[in-house]
Amino acid sequence: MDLKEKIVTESLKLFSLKGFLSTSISGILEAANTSKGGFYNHFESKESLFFAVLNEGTRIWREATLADLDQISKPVEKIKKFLENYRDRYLKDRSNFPGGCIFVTLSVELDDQRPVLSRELNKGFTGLRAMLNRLLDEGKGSGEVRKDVDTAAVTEMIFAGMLGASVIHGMEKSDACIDQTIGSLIEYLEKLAD
Amino acid sequence: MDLKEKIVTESLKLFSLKGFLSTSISGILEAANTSKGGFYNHFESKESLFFAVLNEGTRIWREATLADLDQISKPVEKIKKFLENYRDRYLKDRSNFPGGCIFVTLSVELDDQRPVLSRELNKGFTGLRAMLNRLLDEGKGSGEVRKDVDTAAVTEMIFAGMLGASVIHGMEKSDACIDQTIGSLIEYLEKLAD
DNA sequence: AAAAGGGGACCGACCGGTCTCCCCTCGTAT
DNA sequence: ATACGAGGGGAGACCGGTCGGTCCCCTTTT
Repeated sequence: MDLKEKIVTESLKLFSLKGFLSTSISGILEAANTSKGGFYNHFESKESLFFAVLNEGTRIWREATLADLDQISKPVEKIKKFLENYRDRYLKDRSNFPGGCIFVTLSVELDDQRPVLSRELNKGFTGLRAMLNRLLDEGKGSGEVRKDVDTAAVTEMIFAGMLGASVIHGMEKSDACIDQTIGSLIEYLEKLAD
Repeated sequence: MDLKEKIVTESLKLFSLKGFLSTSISGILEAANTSKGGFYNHFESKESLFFAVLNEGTRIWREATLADLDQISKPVEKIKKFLENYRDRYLKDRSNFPGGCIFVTLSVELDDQRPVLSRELNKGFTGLRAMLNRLLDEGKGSGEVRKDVDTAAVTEMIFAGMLGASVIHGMEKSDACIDQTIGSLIEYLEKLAD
C-alpha cells in the first residue's frame, strides 16, 4: 500500500472517530507514520483530503451494503437485505469505521460550518433516499406494498431509522441496540403488504 | 439578564450550530459581548460551561416537549403529543437551537473524544427511553397497545426515529422533511393497537 | 544527472487559560 | 449630603501549545 492510500485509510478511521475538524493533520501524520512533506506531496490541503476520504468511505459503504443485492429480484426484499447489510457489514465494521458511521459524524459536524463539504455529503444521502423510494415504488408493482402507502413518507421513515441507529450505535457501541432498531425497521417494512 | 445567563444562552446557540469543541471561547465572548475576565469570573473552565449549557438546554427541551402532557390521560396519546411537541416546539425552535438538536450535535461529536461529557449526555437519552418504554407498557393496560407488542423494540424504533429526524433537520433545515418523518412515526404508533 | 518522494524546521493564527489592573458600586463615617 | 475605602465584576495583555500550511533540503530511484 503506497503512502497516499495509507493516509486515506488512516484518515477514514480518524474521521469516523473524531470528525473532520477535530482531526489534526499531525494526528494523521502520526497514524500514517509520515510527515508534512509526505502529506502535502499527495494532497493540496486538508479539504482535498476530505474528498478523497469521502470517496473511499462511499466505496466501502457501497461494497458492504449492496452485497448480494443483485441476486434478489423483489424490491422490498432488496431493501430488507440492504438494511441487514447496513447493520451487519457496515455499522459493525469496526476496522474501517471504529467511531461509527462516518457520514453521520461528518454531516452533523459540518452542516452549519462547511457548506461546501456538507453539500457533498448530502449528495450521497439524496441518492440513498432516491434508491429507497424507487424500490418502494417498484414494490407496489410486485405486490409487496399496498397501493395506498405513501412511499415518500416510508422512505423518510426508513432513512431516519437508519440515521438514528447510527447515532445510537455511535454512543452506545453495543450491537444489541442496533439489532433491535434495524429489526424493528425491517418489521415495519414487512407490514407494508397485507 | 445578567452576564452569566447571557453567556449560557449564547453558548447554547453556538453549541447547537458548531458543537462544543469547535466553539471557541473567543467566539462566545464576542456573542455575549464580554471578555476573558467576564467569562472566567463565572465559569471555572470551558468544561464547566458545558454542564451549565447542558442543564439549560435540558430545561428548555423539557418545557417544550412536555407541554400540555399532563392534560392527557392515555399513555400512547401522551407519546403522540410528545412527538408533536418535539417536532413543533423543539426542533423548529430556531431562536434557541439555530443549528438543530443540541443533544444530537454534542453526542455525535463527543462520544469518542470526551467520555465524561458524553456520559452526561447519555443520562438524558436513557431517561427519555425509559419514559417512552414506561408509557408504552402502560399503553398495554389502557388497551392502546396490543399485548404481543415488544415495547422495548418499539421504544428503540421511536427513539431512533427522533434522532434520525434531528439529523435530517440539521442537514436540510426544511420543516417538510421532519413533518413527514415525525408524521410516519405517529402513524407507526397508531398501528400498535388493532 | 535529473526527478520524485518524503523529513522536518518554520510560519502566522488561534486555542484555552491566567493574571493584573481598573472602574464601578455600595456601605460607612463624618 | 458628602467623602472615602473596600471589594467584586469585568477588560484585555499575555502565556505555552497546537492548528493548517509552506518551504528547503536530503535521500532514493532511474
